[in-house]
Amino acid sequence: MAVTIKDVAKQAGVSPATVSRVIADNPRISSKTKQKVREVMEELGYFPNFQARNLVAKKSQTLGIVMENSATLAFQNPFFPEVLRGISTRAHGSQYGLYLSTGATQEEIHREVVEMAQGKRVDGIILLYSKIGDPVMEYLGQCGLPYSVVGRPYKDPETISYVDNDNINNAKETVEYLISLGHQHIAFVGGATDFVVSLDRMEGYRQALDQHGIPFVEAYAVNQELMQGKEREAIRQLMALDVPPTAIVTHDDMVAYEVIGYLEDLQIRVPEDISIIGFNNHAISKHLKPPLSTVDISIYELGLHAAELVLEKITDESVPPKQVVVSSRLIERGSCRRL
Amino acid sequence: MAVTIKDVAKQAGVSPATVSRVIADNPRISSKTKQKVREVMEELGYFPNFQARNLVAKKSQTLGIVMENSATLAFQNPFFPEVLRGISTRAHGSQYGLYLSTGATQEEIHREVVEMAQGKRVDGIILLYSKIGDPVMEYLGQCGLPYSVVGRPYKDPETISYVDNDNINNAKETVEYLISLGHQHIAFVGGATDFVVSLDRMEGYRQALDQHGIPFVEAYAVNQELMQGKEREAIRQLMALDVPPTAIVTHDDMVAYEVIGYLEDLQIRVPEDISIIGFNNHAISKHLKPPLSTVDISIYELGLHAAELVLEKITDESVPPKQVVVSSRLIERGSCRRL
DNA sequence: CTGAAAGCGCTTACAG
DNA sequence: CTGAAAGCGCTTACAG
Repeated sequence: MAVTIKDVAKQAGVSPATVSRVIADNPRISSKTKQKVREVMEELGYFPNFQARNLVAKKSQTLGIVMENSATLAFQNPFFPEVLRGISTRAHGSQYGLYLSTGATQEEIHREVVEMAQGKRVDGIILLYSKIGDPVMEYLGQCGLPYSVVGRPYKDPETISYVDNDNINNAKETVEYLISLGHQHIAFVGGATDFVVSLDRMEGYRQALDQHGIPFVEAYAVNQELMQGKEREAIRQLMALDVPPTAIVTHDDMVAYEVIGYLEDLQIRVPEDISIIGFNNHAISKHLKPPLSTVDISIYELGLHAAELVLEKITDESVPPKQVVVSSRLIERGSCRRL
Repeated sequence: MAVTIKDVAKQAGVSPATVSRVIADNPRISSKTKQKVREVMEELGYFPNFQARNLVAKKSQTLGIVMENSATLAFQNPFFPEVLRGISTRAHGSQYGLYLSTGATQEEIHREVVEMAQGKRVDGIILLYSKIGDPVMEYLGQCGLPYSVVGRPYKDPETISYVDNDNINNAKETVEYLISLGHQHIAFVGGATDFVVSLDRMEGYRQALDQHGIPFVEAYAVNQELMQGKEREAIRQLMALDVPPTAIVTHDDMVAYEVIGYLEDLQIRVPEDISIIGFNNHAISKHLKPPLSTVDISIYELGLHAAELVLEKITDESVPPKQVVVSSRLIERGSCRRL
């Protein structure tokens, strides 16, 4: 049996209430008593029971982290550990623990979130993705638990605390960079279209083309749904067009690596024959051959702010929702060339 | 205020005890009562409070995950998300939640682990690394909380439940593979020497050399301490030796990428001029140019078994410690050539 | 088959 | 400055 507050009280010759106050460092307890009690706590190896403490305090000192768990998606990508590192740092600074969702399907995740919230397992939730028509986001909006989102919510973003990059502008600048290198035939390989970030980057791609009078070519805009898992074939088709692109923007470095591999197999060289640019600046990208040009989106900062936002809400329910935009920057390396 | 068991009891015209029994699906409650109570629970939107339930049950249905948090190390590496995916899957299957350590230093982590354990925040702990002289491992050994380790413990491994690859043999086979390709001058770039996995792989390297009558060359064996963060310089020196190696085994694919980059800068080509082989088979390795030969260590399985092992201990304290060896296999790709 | 009571380990008004 | 008491939301022998 673990030692409880009662054991300490008895041993120190005080009441349990007093021990509790010593733990809380209540100023109304004499320093003499405090010292005595602390000695006994040390002696007996006392540690407060979180379950009990949290039950009466009606809080858990824990943040729930909810991620898309479709295995490949969330876990293969270095985004997850890096954003977690940011969250972890901020949470740890405020003595908050981290509780992870483990569900594999949307239904499971949804149920877990409801349990976390209703079961008072967590004081707030960080949603690590933003997709269209997401029941989890829907639920969070209603249930009243503090939460924040990494990524702009599709619905009513102004009512929600979230952190994001300016994805539209990022994509736009990326395309403009390629245009400035003399490219006119620029393809875009995007992600799943129910993710807001995918929409935004596609939007930026179109805006850049528009503003530079370059016609939008349907066949140049590829996304995950269109590829249906046949990425290799998609790239082959793209390059077999009458006017194949001279540059490709991909929505993630991982995808860029893949695409480069497929191009290689087609005897198309990067950057000699085609320019490639990625997103997210993974740790390995600079070591690639050629080093991959990419957009650094400050993933760590995204995590930091996401945690900051929930924590703010937890501390004061009444603070208005806040939106944080984290800066990004284009990193020129060796995968793009001037035409 | 959230709805409690009392609200349900009142509304259903039964006692709180009965409601509790309905939640537990106690067979001694009539199905009529059960149905009535369940209807009311539904109607009022009742959810059990975990804090309360766990307080009396003296369990938390939660597994603590402890990782090295030295930022770069744990988080940059795809190992972490993948092992977490394995753990997550198994834990979720048994309705266990995951609680993450967030400490940045060894002291912080140690304190967190003590709090998790003593504060009854978790029912068991999974230690994601094994290093020499680790106070965390020391503590876990004493405190009596069920735990498992990913990686062979340095001290008293037979008394501890852990999962690991046969790292000695893996490294040995890797070197033998290179020998079979005609290499005699084989270097080894290892990790931090306080990690058991590093020791094991180095040991396997030496064994292979020994058994094939190849002398061990001090300068060929590089590790993280020797490099002191000057990886580039270390590689330069390695290749500037009177007899430079014709092949390098690196202890991780990430390191392999880096090394390849440095070699590239020295105008040394892979695999034409030198063969490289990695460890851990990251998702990107197959897309590299050249595709990286590596050892797949089944990271997901490591996670799965680690979770299985703690869960077993939690269910039955008396089961003897168990050791699981997860298989690995050498994946030949394009980064090694026959001499 | 169901309820009253005690208790899990803590906190916090309320008194003094 | 400190204690007795009530209570957080649940579970579980003990009765009946």
